[in-house]
Amino acid sequence: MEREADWTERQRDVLDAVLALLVQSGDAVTMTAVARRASCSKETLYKWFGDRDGLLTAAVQRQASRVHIANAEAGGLDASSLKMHLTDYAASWLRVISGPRSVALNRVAISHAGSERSRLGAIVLENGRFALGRRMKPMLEAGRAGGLLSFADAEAAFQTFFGLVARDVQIRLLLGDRIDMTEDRIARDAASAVDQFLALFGTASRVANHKDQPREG
Amino acid sequence: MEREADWTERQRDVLDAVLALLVQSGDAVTMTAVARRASCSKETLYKWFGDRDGLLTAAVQRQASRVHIANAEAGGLDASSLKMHLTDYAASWLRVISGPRSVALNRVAISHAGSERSRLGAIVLENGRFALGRRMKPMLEAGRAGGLLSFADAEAAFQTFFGLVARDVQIRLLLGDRIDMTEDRIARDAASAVDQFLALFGTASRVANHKDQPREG
DNA sequence: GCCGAACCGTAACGTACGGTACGGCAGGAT
DNA sequence: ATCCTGCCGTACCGTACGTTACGGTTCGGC
Repeated sequence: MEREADWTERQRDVLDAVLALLVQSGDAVTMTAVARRASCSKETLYKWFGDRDGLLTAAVQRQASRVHIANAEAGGLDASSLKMHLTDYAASWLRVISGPRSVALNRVAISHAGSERSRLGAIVLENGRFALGRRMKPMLEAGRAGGLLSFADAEAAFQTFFGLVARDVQIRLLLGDRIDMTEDRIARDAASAVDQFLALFGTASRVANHKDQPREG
Repeated sequence: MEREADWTERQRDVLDAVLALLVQSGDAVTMTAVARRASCSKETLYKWFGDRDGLLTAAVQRQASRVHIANAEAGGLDASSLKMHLTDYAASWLRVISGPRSVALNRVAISHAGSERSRLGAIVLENGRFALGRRMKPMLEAGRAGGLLSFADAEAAFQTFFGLVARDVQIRLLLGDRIDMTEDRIARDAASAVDQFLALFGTASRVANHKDQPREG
């Protein structure tokens, strides 16, 4: 197993072929199919990636390196820009988890999560849910420092945000339920999740169409 | 494939062996291993369940028939009993999704969700997430009729409840993250999820201290 | 022009597993 | 006692796939 994601152009093409097959055929991606699709020999696959697990791991890392979650500088700290940034995070995350590549990747990582040998689950988790948490926490804490948010534990607040955004969408998609996550629906879901999050953790008393919001120091 | 879950005692034992192997070995449950574990012949397996997919499907249905989510009559409609029932639902659901059988079942269903042939995903979804929704909606609507809750769409309200309860727990468990969902943590998570749900959809303005929840494991 | 390295295409090997066939045994019915 | 049914245990078959091996081709360096 080579180091990180410093693959050559050609190797990256091969990994993209793996991802394409993963989306198309699920876990039935065989070494022969990859070799044919990528127009390379199986010998090269083994030389480059060691074995099938190494190939899948590299493909997962390649996709993870491409998933770019909205990154907002904690610059503007007024209420409206905070809300905007939160909405960006929410929409970005919904776009990621509803994309066919993400669904396929999570499926293969989950199906390999049982055996101790495979690190696919940890990689997906690290570059997905935990990366999002790392990026959001500073913003949440800046919001708290600026008096816009109120919470005791940033991790817990983030988990609530996560739940409000993801709801049942990801598990339904993973289990094969057909959900059409249009860009329109993503925008609406993100907006309402942020409204609910601010209703729970915001300190300002404005709040949108949700009648009642808890206030308490 | 026989009809529903009218298996004999012996057949149910076989399905339990499948579930045990599923928990223990992930998707690596082979027909030979099932036969050995259940002390039956492969020929019998094929006669009873048709093929491997039929066996897995039957095992999933067997487990589904055992999972029973807290069922509350919409009798008492005062605020405290509504809250209690919601907490029961939340805790029950957390218990289900964090159980090793549920994790193993969801894993195999998800890993088979790619191919059009398998109905495992639909079965798990139908007996899990959708069953919970069906049981909760009448209670939510009774709460609204009684003036305790306020929402426009019961389905959307349920999805929010679902998100507040599940948060990132299920996806992390599915991806192999070690989380120790003790009965204590289940109770605390359920209580805080219900607090947040009532803060968003409740009509009474009291609301407890929802400020913090437990952190991750 | 020659050499070696890298790589392609394909054939071959070993194995694991789904599915089938068969012999044997227990027990109930006749 | 005999037969039939249902099942166990096991050997067996075909295939798919991971992995390896090998001949042929391209290409950069000398």
